[in-house]
Amino acid sequence: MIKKNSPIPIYYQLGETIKELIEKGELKPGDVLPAEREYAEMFQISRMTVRQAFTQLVNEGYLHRIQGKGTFVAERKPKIEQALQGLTSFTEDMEARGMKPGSQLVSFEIIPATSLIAKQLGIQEYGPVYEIKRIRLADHMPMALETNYISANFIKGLTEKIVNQSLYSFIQEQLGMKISHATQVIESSIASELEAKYLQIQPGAPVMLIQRNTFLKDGTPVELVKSSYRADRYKFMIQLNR
Amino acid sequence: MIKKNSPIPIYYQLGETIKELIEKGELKPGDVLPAEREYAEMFQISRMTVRQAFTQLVNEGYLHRIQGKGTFVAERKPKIEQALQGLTSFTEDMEARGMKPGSQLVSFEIIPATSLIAKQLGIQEYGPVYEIKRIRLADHMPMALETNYISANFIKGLTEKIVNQSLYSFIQEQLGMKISHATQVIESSIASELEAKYLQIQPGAPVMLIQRNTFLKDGTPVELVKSSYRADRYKFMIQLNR
DNA sequence: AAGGAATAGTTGTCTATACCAATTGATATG
DNA sequence: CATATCAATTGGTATAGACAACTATTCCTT
Repeated sequence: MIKKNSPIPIYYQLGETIKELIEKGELKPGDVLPAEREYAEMFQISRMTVRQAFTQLVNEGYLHRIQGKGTFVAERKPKIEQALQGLTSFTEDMEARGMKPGSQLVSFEIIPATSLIAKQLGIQEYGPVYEIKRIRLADHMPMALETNYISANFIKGLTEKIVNQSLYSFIQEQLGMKISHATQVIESSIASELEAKYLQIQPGAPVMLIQRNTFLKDGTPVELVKSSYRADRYKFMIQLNR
Repeated sequence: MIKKNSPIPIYYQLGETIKELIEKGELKPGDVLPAEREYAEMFQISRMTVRQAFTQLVNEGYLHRIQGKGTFVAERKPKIEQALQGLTSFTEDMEARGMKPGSQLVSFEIIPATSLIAKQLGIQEYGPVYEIKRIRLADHMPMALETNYISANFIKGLTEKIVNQSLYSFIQEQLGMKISHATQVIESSIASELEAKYLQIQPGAPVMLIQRNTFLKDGTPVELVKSSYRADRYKFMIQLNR
């Protein structure tokens, strides 16, 4: 399990091992871990090395320590990861609110990028871009009208079928890209005729416009999402820790 | 400078000392710090203890290390601190947008807490609460209508004069309390008669409602702020890193 | 002049040990 | 029965030293 003659540091190996146990569910939130001294003896390594592994996981939000009692699996997932989840996936957002998410495809096209979209996606003007329009449902009622823009050269093999599943997990898992950060712009507006029709509200009723740009670690834009949420059904919530 | 027989841990003393140097500007972004072994010899402490101090500051975003080269003062302030700044102070928010912030007091009262307010401030119902209503200006034009609620037992000595300065810095600097986290709820709505009057817009025009709850480290609520922003002038922007 | 080897200085990892501080539960005591 | 004390167990702090990995410089060889 732990290789002492590996170029990978022991504390790192141990840390990853514990992370896996947590993610597999073998260690559940609130569980107490074996004591530092136990790990040290178990793997025949120094207690300080165990502490180095623990400390890193504490900093990442996986564990918390209580002097005299023990080290425990944290109740919540790491805060940064949590924040991004809420931002990236409509599905998970709705599930967190106790509602059943759904989706209804309005249109699925490849269009030439307008200058504004091209700029935001970091591609050439008139370059091919997927434009995916969907009505987002919560408990079978319209919650938002969402339009995704993704460079067709960047993400290949997108089909209507995939769109019915999670676009976000397709990007992340199938293409092996890891989204590192996102910007959101939120503004308040009133529903246009078109929005009103799709959202089943009156024209002029308040809506919340959310524009999200997501990026890879190196700053490459991944996608652009413009959404109109029904103000009577949706509140945007955010918690900033520390 | 470093007291070895203090109940305060040496690594913590050293960390705070270095933080002060950075905040005073004696150590500037990009500067290289004395080597770990130098610190160890300078204060007659173990190199591992120095490392513990450094590691903490690295995690907090004050320093970054490069193996073989040295330890450097980070270029930017810690991101978490940065994020909270933008959230907590209307003044700083407007300045960041290149606008001149202003304030116009509407009312300043001590009222008995409603059950909702009492619950959010963690006090007894009907307990005394400052209710501070202000029109927030940007470039001399109304931007938002803001109402603060603060427990009068918790924060004493609040006067109308103080309100004209920064309420946030009063709490933090004068009272020595450090705000650790905040939750925000953002929703979209349309202006009531009253809001329209204060914001100089038409009733029925879109507004953005922002409710912010701020807390100390131990979870004690500090204040509750309800704001109505003019949708034609204000967009809420947020960046999530990692 | 170019390239490589040696070297010194840096942070990174790891060990083994010691004692302190907080919590818990068992035990003795009133 | 309540309470004080003690012992065991836990994480927290600190030491001293060793070697690895990486960087930059210097100096030597070609």
